[in-house]
Amino acid sequence: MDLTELLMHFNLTRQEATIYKTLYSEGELTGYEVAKLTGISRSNTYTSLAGLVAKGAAYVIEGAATRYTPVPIEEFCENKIRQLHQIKQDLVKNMPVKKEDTEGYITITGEKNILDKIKNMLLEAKERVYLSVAQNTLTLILPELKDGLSRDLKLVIITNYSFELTGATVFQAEKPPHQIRLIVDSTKALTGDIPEGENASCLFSKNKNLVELLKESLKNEITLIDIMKGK
Amino acid sequence: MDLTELLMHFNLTRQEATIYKTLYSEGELTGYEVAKLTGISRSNTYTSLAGLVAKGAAYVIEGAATRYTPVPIEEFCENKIRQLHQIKQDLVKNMPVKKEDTEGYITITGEKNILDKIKNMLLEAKERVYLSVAQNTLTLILPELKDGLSRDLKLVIITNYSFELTGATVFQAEKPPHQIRLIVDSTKALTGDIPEGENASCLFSKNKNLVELLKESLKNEITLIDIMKGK
DNA sequence: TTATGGTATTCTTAATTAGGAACACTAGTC
DNA sequence: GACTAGTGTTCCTAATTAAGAATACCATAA
Repeated sequence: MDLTELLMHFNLTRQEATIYKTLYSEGELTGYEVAKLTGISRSNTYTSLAGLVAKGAAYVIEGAATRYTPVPIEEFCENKIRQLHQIKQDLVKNMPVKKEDTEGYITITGEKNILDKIKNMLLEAKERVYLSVAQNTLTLILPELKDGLSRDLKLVIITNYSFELTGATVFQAEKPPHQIRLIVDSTKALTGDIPEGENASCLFSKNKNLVELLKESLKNEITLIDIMKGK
Repeated sequence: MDLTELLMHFNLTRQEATIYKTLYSEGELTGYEVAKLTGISRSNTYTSLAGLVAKGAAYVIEGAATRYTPVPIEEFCENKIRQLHQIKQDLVKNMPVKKEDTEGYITITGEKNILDKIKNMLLEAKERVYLSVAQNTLTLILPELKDGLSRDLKLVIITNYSFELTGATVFQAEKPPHQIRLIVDSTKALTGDIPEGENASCLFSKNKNLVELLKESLKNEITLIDIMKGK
């Protein structure tokens, strides 16, 4: 993803993002100079510069000719993130009470959504985590796993490569490349496949039967690993 | 600002936000039920539900009829904020080197943009902060001031009401209600007016002359306060 | 037949972008 | 001083894209 697309995630239009980049690398500029450098029509350039100022991405330097200077990228991003934190608090406080979950079976699609769910399950874990997953996926959730260990979670991992994580119990076994199975606090289960891209699909549930099924499956897998090691 | 507007800050369209709220208070629903409850056309309801799923705000429960359930608001917001943090890191790493600032005089307009700048100046302060400001504005930046004190910043404040902040030196004097003057590390200065709304306008600069001018002004003000107290 | 469930299509409105014209000011040239 | 070109800004029109409204069609179950 290129810089323009990344900037657009911070609520800038494509032209605003383009102009922001130009201000960044060229320094203070008049609207006329910006239009020449970017090829954007002068009319739209002035509109977008006003938008950048209103959105906190640029400042005005008043003079014979008005010049614009970019807000440092760290500041601009942090300002937006700080605002979202504040909005999040307002939302959490004011949203209606969530209707209680049933013990249904929830389909989660898309690698990003699945990883988000896994990370949240790990961050909310209180006592125990059983995880069977391929190494490539394991690296993506390492920070959350470490966070869990620092909270004295019991953490059991089965993965396909030799892997060390102080405080965790790690077993090595052949894994299909994209498969994942996760149990948290014996109450939540997630199982499925995370190939790269939008084909990823997992099942998540708090259903007792599914949780028990997955626990048995993981325990048996661990037992088989021990037997094959001649213990 | 109502919940729908707040949710829209997390990249949901107005209809997606409305549907998310309905899922939240009513629980798992089919697209047909959502359309009836919200009054949104069925066609757009299905489009928006797909959008919610793609954006990580809802999950699918597969069955004879497809049902949708909302992602908890904490999770949804945190996922989005986490993503923006990641994007911020990519941006900071890949943006071109910022063209060096000149010592110009930068106009910052809008209460929100000014408070953002003040907060960032406080967060980046290394040694000393001199601040002359009315009480109402002071409360808005209190967390950043406390953060500064926890980093052993020297903090001197002039404000219009009796105000206590352990570790800071506080002077009391009459202040125009919206005026602010701030000096950070003897290198950055900000001065101006923050009435509520878009009329707010401040001047920020790293220009040595302006910094010195403001320092002298604040020192004189402190001296006058001491004299009036009969010290 | 009616209600529920889902998809495709068309139309309208709002937002974004493209482009031209008009006006003002400055500097250089004759 | 008059003229021209470049710089700087605003107003206006038009095209394209995104969001939302409405309708039609199909399938299933009661």
